[in-house]
Amino acid sequence: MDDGNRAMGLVHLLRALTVELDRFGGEFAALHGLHPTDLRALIELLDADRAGTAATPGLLGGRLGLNSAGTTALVDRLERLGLIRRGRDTADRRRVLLAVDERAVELGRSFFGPVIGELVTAMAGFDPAELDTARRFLGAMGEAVARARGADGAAGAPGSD
Amino acid sequence: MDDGNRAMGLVHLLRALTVELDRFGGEFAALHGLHPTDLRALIELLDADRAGTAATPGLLGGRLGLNSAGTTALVDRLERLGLIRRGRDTADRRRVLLAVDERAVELGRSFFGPVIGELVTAMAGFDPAELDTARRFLGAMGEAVARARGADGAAGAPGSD
DNA sequence: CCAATACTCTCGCTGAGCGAGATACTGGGC
DNA sequence: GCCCAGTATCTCGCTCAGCGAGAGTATTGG
Repeated sequence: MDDGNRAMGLVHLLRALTVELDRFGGEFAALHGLHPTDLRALIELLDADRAGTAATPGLLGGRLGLNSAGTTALVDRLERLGLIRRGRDTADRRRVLLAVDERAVELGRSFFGPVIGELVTAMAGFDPAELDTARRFLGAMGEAVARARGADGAAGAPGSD
Repeated sequence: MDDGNRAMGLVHLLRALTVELDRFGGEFAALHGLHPTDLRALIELLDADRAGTAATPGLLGGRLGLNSAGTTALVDRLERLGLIRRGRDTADRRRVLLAVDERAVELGRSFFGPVIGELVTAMAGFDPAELDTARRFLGAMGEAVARARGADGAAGAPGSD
């Protein structure tokens, strides 16, 4: 159980980090008059934009787990805020393409900028081998959570509480 | 900028992990008919319980960023679900003490159990020195985010996008 | 040209959370 | 003992995010 304690400390650190990041997002959202969902949507849209994928309401709604009505309302909000712009797809005119406005990019930068800056600064205190270990570790944790997402409801935790 | 790229990969891993954990929480909450806020409240209450602190509605609301009306509604929900129980403080009878029910503890265990199990299993693939590095890394990241939370709105991100 | 299909939007509703004010209790001053 | 300020919780009326159902509009196949 020595290993167990060692592990639990890490688990709690992980949770604390997640909570901290969530709060950061929430505060930022509130500061700019938007909701957590709006921020998540913005992140998805910026990701899609960077990846060169044409974002549509349907795609966005699917990513966020919203139904069509909620998605429309979300897109309305973002458009009203001047963060995105609706435009018909010329190839398939049933579709609406969501184009992120420059303002959204700036907002994203002002959101991620400070955290990323701090994170990168903090990372400077680790040598390449350590960063590589951290990378493997984070990857492994991500996979572990993804695995747990599949098998839910069933208990089976050997690591106690 | 080689260091920058190295760092950005880690930042994205971190974000992916956070998103994954958020989704896990959301799915678990939906599965049990409660809202993300309810789950956060439960976590706070279980933490307080473990720390031996007497939780009150006011304290809980403060931790979650809710006002008194929302807090009352939240406590009502949790009480209706049989997760917590209200009880007057005998010393100061203005106060209401929130006692977590056994059912809540079980729910918490069934929430954290699977993830923790997977995480601990995944951690077994790392030797003690590596876990120590991971611990230092997570700690540093947590501090970095906390630092960024303070200085908000001001841009100043040297680490590009 | 018509039917089937895909994508988005509109309508009516439920419910979380907010602001303001009511209510209950404590401790200090008279 | 009684009134008053301060603190903790709850009630009321409201706003708005998101859901379910269904309508509107464009593409594809026959």
